[in-house]
Amino acid sequence: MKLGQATIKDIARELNVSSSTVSRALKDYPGISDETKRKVKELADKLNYRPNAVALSLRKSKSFTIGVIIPEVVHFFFSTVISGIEEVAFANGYNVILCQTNEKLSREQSSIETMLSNQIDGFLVSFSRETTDFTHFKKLLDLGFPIVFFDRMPDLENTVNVTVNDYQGAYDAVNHLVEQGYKKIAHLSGPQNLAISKKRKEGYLDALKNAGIKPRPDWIIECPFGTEKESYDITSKLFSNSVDLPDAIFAHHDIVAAGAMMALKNLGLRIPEDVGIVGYSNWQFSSMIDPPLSTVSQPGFKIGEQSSKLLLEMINIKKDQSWDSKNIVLDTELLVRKSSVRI
Amino acid sequence: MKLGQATIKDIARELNVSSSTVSRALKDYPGISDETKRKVKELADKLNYRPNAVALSLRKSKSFTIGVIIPEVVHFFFSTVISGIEEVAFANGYNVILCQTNEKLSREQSSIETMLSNQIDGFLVSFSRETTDFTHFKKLLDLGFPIVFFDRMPDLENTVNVTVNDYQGAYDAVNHLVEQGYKKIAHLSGPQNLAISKKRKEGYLDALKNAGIKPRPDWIIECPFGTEKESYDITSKLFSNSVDLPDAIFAHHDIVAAGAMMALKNLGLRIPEDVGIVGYSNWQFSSMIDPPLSTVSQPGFKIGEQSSKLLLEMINIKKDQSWDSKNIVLDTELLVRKSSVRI
DNA sequence: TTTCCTACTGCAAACGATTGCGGCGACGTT
DNA sequence: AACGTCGCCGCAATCGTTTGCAGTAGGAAA
Repeated sequence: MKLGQATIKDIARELNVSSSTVSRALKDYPGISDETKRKVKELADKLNYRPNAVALSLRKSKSFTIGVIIPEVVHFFFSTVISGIEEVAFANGYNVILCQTNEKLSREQSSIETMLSNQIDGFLVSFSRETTDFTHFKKLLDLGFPIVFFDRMPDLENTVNVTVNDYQGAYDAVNHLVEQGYKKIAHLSGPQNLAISKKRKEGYLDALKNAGIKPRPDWIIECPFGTEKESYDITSKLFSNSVDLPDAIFAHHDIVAAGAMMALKNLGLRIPEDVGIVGYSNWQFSSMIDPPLSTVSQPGFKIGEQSSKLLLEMINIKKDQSWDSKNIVLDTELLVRKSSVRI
Repeated sequence: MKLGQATIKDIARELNVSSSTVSRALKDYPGISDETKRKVKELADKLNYRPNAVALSLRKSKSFTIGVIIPEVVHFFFSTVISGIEEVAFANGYNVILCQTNEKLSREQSSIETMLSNQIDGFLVSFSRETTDFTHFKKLLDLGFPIVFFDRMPDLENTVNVTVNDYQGAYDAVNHLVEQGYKKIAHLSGPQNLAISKKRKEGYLDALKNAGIKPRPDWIIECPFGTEKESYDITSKLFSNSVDLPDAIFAHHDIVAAGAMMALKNLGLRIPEDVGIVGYSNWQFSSMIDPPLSTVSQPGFKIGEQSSKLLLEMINIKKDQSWDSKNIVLDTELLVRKSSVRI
């Protein structure tokens, strides 16, 4: 009524036929005369008829909508992922409904609830930092509800995940530092309940090991919040010890790296001469800071594309058989900039 | 069926009452015995009953969903806007469905179509760069469909818009440079077919005028692409003249400012001692570069909040009366950092 | 003329929830 | 004993669309 949108009934009334006929005529069903089809289509066109997707959803219990759950839209990485998701979804006639959790578990749960009551066809999720218990996902998965996890992998069996090779990215980054002659490499790590943080740490450790460098536990510092400020403080403290200082930092993401850089500059240390530094994720700003920050680039757009492709496949086979669990791992790329090149 | 979600009918059958009774019991309608209410609620709880939002949408022709149309998610500014929108919408029980146009008009139109057929309650739009003809919006507005335009204002009458005061932001920035003792202020402007670019240039000119400084046309240079590289080249050229050099730059956005800074450093000029610089938009990196860049911050999050607040109001009065056209202009904020402070 | 196709079209139920209206039993009142 | 009232609940329509089944008319075959 609000829009006075024409319905099938309107067309039927006007043409003195039944709604069934109109419905069938519009979809070129056999058993409708060409004459009727023509008239129906003409009128539909004239009235600017547009099928009511809500009624369709109700009828078919399928909404052609997928729900995306991410920690924060404003993270450059996630916005590129969204972009990829949106692209594929749109091309396949699906809508994207979006919820950000702000890294809160409670928000994650309530988002899932409301999306479910909207008869979402499937979920694409990168769960919050607070999420350590996955039963809310497990329940859905057991019912055969399609979910693809991206970027962050849950501690569950038989899930479909799209991630990047965090281990390799970290390994490459640290290895690069080693090749540049840095030997005392510290690691500003992420929260250890996130698999990605763990992987990056492993890559770091293995690269050191491979270079015959023994890791120092006091040079592996967790930055749970991942803010610039936090990293600034931690780095300042780390380098306030005047005896034995690291000569390089591998940060688990670029903001942390940026905070560290500020701290180093503030202490009068030169980058990359005194301290080399590599970040992670290739944020937009990373090439513009001084010196430009070396970083590991994650293919956000591709992650989005891949995830939604997989999800759409899962949605469309759900006759009765289930799908195989899958782990798609996309490659990272090391972008070497000035912050880590001293040779 | 997919989820085996319990419906009102299931509860009714189990309890040997009618669906009407269940519905009313769940909503604490009068005229239902406490006993029945108790039993219904208990069972609903046990079955994990969740109302089917799609059925509700159909019944009430209201979907509690708003559609957001933006050029690109990956622009930091837009992602902050989305964040603000999301926040308000979620708090009011609304969902956000998202479409990006990639600055294409055709995409904008088709997005609107599909969203409409999903019985969207209203639109929040920042239209594409290609959009010069607004009839597709006009049609909806004439039908009384709620639309709020943000950031970009359409050439239509009686619309509700939320924008920022670009003129004032530029004026403040340049005025700040003047107060810091800079007298020879150049402007790296944006493409002059965009309203925002023009406004910023006007603010620049008026601030100069007000300070009694005569603008020099050769110090107002357009950066049509707005890339860092472009700005680097332009700035290098501008400062290669050894006779009469500007002592400050007002850039139409931060990426351009960053490029200029790189060029200045490369020429051995000190910031802010030799050249002061102010950018626009407060990109994420602006506080992290060296020296931290003074900039004009646009309240993206607030824009999002305001826009969706307005939209929700419009959605909820639509009994029959229309709403007033409105132009909310949000203030920018000058963030003074080191790049422009020499006193 | 009767029978049987065939080509069209309509009826009605269904998806899940809401809601105006009416039914029905129990009780109080006169 | 008759009537009114009140508390509790169910019927059925509705939102827009789809779809299995049944119905009708016309022509062709017997």
